[in-house]
Amino acid sequence: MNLHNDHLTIGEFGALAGVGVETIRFYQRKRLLSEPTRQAGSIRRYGATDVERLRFIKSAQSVGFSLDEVGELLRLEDGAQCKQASALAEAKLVEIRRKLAELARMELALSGLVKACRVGRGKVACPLIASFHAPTETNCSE
Amino acid sequence: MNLHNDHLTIGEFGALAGVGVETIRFYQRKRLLSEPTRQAGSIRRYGATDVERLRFIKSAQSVGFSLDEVGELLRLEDGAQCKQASALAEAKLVEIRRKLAELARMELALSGLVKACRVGRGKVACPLIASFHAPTETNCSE
DNA sequence: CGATGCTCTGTAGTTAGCTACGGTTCCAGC
DNA sequence: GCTGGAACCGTAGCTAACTACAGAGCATCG
Ligand SMILES: [Zn+2]
Ligand SMILES: [Zn+2]
Ligand SMILES: [Zn+2]
Ligand SMILES: [Zn+2]
Repeated sequence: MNLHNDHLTIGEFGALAGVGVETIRFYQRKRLLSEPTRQAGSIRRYGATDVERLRFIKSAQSVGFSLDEVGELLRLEDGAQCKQASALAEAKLVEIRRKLAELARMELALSGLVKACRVGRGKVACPLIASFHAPTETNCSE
Repeated sequence: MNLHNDHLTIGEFGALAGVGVETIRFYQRKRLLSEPTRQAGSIRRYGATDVERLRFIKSAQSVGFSLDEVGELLRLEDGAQCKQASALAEAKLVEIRRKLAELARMELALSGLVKACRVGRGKVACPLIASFHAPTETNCSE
């Protein structure tokens, strides 16, 4: 089998980029990857540009972009639209920071409760459970 | 209408806890809330203990527990099982911290890319797009 | 008593990102 | 040329937490 540049089967293609066959087909349905035309009752073959495109997708996805957003970024693929691209990225940053703050809030509340449990071990009630019984406190920051 | 202690309709109940009617019915199907027996071809009525239980659910949910996990916590409602409860909470903390680290990684990578865009404005290509073209760097920490 | 609006019930749809399956066609090795 | 494993194709299922809807019954106001 020739793995070295072109005419990869879908399986080889996926293996090369670390995704399953079904994922590739799913991305094709979402129009993130194109389906190469197949020659006269044959099988589709993939090449280096497909691999690069899939790597682009996975790379953008790894910094938090959704597949729909990756689609938008792919339309800016030529690199000439820095403004649009960084606008997308800045919006994503805002979203990520919001999620970070939310998780930090949870971490703070929950670690406090766990600590209370350790300290209060032996007392009648579990402070953790008790805090959920009590009128809202940990989850109300306004 | 009597909002002051008992015989609330499902709508009043939901409003009091800040959730919609459909959410209550959904929680009932998930067995997180019980359905009060209804008197002879009438409507269900809800009271203070239902409100408190729903608040428990929302409170636990707000620190990151899934509804299934909230179900487990509800089974420890009497507060006598501090050990089980805090084990659940510690596992959740680990999960939250993993998500925090992942988001922090994204934030770092993405803010770097946005900064590169600002600096490189005017150059030929968008560094953000270019980084997704390039062989994996931002998303590979091993 | 009638109109309006809430409740009840079951079922189905939503979002995101896959994942699986069943039946067919294709291809590579022996 | 045959056989076992891919690829192809359409469709359906998965998770989580709702959300929506249709068609019925019930409640409240006037
Ligand atoms: Zn840029
Ligand atoms: Zn309680
Ligand atoms: Zn405890
Ligand atoms: Zn590219």
